Amino acid sequence: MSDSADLKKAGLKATLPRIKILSILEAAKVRHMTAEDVYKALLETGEEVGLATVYRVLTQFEAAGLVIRHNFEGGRSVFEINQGSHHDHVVCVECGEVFEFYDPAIEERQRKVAESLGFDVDSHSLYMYGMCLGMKRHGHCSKKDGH
Amino acid sequence: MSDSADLKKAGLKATLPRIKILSILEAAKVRHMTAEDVYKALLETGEEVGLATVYRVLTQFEAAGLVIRHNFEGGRSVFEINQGSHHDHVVCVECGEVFEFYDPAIEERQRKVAESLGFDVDSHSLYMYGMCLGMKRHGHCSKKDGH
DNA sequence: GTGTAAACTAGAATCATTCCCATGCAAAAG
DNA sequence: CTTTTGCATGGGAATGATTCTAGTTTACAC
Repeated sequence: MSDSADLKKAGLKATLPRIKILSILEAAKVRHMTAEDVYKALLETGEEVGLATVYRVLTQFEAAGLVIRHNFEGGRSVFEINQGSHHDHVVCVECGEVFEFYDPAIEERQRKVAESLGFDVDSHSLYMYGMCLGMKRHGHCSKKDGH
Repeated sequence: MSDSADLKKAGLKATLPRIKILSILEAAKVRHMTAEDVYKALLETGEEVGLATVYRVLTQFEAAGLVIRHNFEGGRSVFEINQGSHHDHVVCVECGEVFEFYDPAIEERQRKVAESLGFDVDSHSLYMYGMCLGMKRHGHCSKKDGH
């Protein structure tokens, strides 16, 4: 399978936990998952994987560029598969839904600001928090239930 | 003093811990402080304030709009006095220095994106992480020592 | 001044995450 | 295809940040 090859390409041994975690992230209906979410998904598939391993592997995946870690409000990290295309995030604080967007003008202005400061940017993140349309209109989200 | 008045205006009793914490945040040479930083600064002034109180008060200040909480990389919250003027942040991962900037074009594009999604934005944050000029040039930051 | 609700302190508890180390397993070598 | 070798894993303990709890103190209205 290709997950195994992807891991090797990233310089990581193709172990069972890593393959499983990668496939869960790829197949996830909800793209943005906490370590706990991934752990629960593993348990549901009947895998015997420790929570410590999930954290360790997600951190390795982040270092290898396979996943992106986000520090949203709330103090826990969420992860999403890195599909190569950078995008920013809009988070509904009511239902937890995460919307993605990309705005070339914003990216360009950010680049200019960093340049003017003589700053080498490794990564950047733009998050907007608020209430989504579904919550405003119907008191529940159009895509999923409130947490 | 005006700190006491500011607190009452925000609907908070003017207690000693609150007054002290507010004045520390206002007088801070380094604008962005963790709860631990604030706690240590209190101890240095000889105040007997519990760490739990610092966390509670900072959260109340955030709810009252007196301070802004940031969730930078690293998992701990940092706080800064809310001086009314929104700005975004550039964080040097080498020396910890935080630079602030404001770009009206970015703000406008964000507003448009939210509008197109029908999203009511409560707050938004834009962080860039990387290496500052001082670290690149001299191996140390121009403004302060590495952490 | 006095009463009362709100706020405080210290320490225990909780939550997310990481560490530790004996055992397991993937990839390289034979 | 077996052995070797070392990185990876699992589970529980440890850590660090933050929050809760209980009993005590304090700000402020009357």
